[in-house]
Amino acid sequence: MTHFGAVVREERERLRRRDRRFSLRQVALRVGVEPAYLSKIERGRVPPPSEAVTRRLAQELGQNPDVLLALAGKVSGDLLAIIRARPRLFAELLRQLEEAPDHAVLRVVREVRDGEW
Amino acid sequence: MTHFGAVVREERERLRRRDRRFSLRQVALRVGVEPAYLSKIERGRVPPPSEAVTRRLAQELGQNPDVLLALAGKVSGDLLAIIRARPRLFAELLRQLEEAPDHAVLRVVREVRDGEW
DNA sequence: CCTGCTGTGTAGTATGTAGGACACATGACG
DNA sequence: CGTCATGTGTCCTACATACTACACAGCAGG
Repeated sequence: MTHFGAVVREERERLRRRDRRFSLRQVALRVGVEPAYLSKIERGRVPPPSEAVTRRLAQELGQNPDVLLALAGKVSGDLLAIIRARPRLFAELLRQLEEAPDHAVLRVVREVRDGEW
Repeated sequence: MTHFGAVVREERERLRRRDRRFSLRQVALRVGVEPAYLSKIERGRVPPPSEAVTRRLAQELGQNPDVLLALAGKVSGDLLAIIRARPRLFAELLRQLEEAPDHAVLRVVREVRDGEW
């Protein structure tokens, strides 16, 4: 299990090879945290940051926010709100889909998107 | 918006009319918290309790845990784990279903349950 | 009446969350 | 070769979370 910080570091250093502006300090500045803090995050010396910081980090590094949040052990706040609005419904749905293969879930997504209701 | 504590109190007092063992103190004892704490919870003087306590409360009061957790502003940990396992997939699904009517979602649940994959 | 249960007020605690401030050694490079 | 940017170590803080402990007034029944 490769952890949150490792992914951030890896991705940041990958970008840095192409662009000097992806030093730890400069990314930290743009993301709005102290360099020392980002350093600790990347080396896993502190738990992953808040959802807000994680989102800005994902944006900065061109990563999918939901994926990065998942690595941070979190779930996007807007998804939580969707579930809380109809807890029984979505609880059953998710538990039902837990072991379904990706393609089956994707088919459901497409069906719904194509307005079959 | 009727809050968490109000629902708990209402439900507990409803049960108590039939059964003396549903006094605040006795429920608190069975749930494993201090009576003073449950009292404050029911009157909304403190934020809703942890997921664990909420679950035991739901069990004790014959309520749906997911619903009570939603009232507590939380989402069941097992659902979070399901999402974190495949964040992109379930993020898209949930956002897609946000505005779908209940019956449409239920149809999806049934389809999957009946093993159409 | 007095024993015992009822709910509640006040105070305090432990742990987690989410970082900031500052100093420092190292290496790049102009 | 001196300056500047780089990453990192240490210390500290503010706030939220999730409760416990203890005391106390009210009333209910035997």
